[in-house]
Amino acid sequence: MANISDIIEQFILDTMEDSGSIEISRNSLADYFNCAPSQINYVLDTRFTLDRGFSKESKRGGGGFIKINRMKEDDTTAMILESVGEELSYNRMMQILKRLGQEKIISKSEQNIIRAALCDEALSLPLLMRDKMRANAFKSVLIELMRGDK
Amino acid sequence: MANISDIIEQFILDTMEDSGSIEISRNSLADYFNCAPSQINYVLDTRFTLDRGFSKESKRGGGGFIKINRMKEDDTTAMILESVGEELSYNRMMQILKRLGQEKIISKSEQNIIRAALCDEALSLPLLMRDKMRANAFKSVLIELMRGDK
DNA sequence: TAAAATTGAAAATCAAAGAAAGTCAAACAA
DNA sequence: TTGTTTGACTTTCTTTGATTTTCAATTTTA
Repeated sequence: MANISDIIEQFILDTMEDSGSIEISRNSLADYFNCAPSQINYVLDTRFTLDRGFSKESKRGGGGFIKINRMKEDDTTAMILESVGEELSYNRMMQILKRLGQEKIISKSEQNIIRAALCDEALSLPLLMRDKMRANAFKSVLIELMRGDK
Repeated sequence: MANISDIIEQFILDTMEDSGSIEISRNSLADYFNCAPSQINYVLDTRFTLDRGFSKESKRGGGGFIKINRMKEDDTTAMILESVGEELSYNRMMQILKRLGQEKIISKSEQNIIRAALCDEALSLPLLMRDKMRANAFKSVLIELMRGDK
């Protein structure tokens, strides 16, 4: 447990604890821990994944950054995320959306937008890939909906 | 947000907020922000684009100027739908989302949801396919928006 | 005096340099 | 073997500066 990756992971978790999101500079962080910048990517790729309830944004170039968002850590959200799994059919997605609507987590128009973005026609792919893609994208949406900072 | 380009962008947006347009002297502005004049062009070219709903005029020589206009939003959504081609990069999508937000066609949280659904992380595909897929899905969202606020 | 050339004041362009994050594969460790 | 660390290389975004183009005002010239 004494490897750098775990330490960096913990550091990030600690830092974002209350705010639910964090914006870092990859290079500074690498500097701080005296490691290769790509080490940060490794940590992000292996620990801060959609499956674990994290989403990321980043920008390169001058003024660049990496931003990590975390889902709220309550059981319901975790369960919903977990229930999505590796593949997600259109119908299952609609069920989940309905439930999110009932629980007032999303509005009607937000439901419609998500449906429009991730319906079968929108994701023009062979079926098996499509459900995988939808699972992934939907997780990203879930994390956005249940961001720790709201 | 520590880079000059973003700061200049915000300055211009603030200044033109009420009137919907602004006339500046490129050199004075560059002076004010202590940057190269061409930096102003960079900001204009990357931020005050057609996608974001701005048009520009300018004149060189003595008494020269640059004028930026926020375009009148008249069936914006339909126009954007036309302009999205076969491929749509993440960045261009963000430009469009920003504009849809500015014109109050979608809320901030709707912007975030769409971004989450169609960001690079969500659409885990090879780059070319990804932009194709995004174009498709985004158009589906635009159509939904047109239906929604008719 | 009217057209033509000159000058100086802008803005536009373009390419190079700089800044930051991403990728990938090889080496290393458990 | 699996997971971690490192570094070389790539891509993206920003900043800077040299050069070019355009315009208005002024000065020459016919």
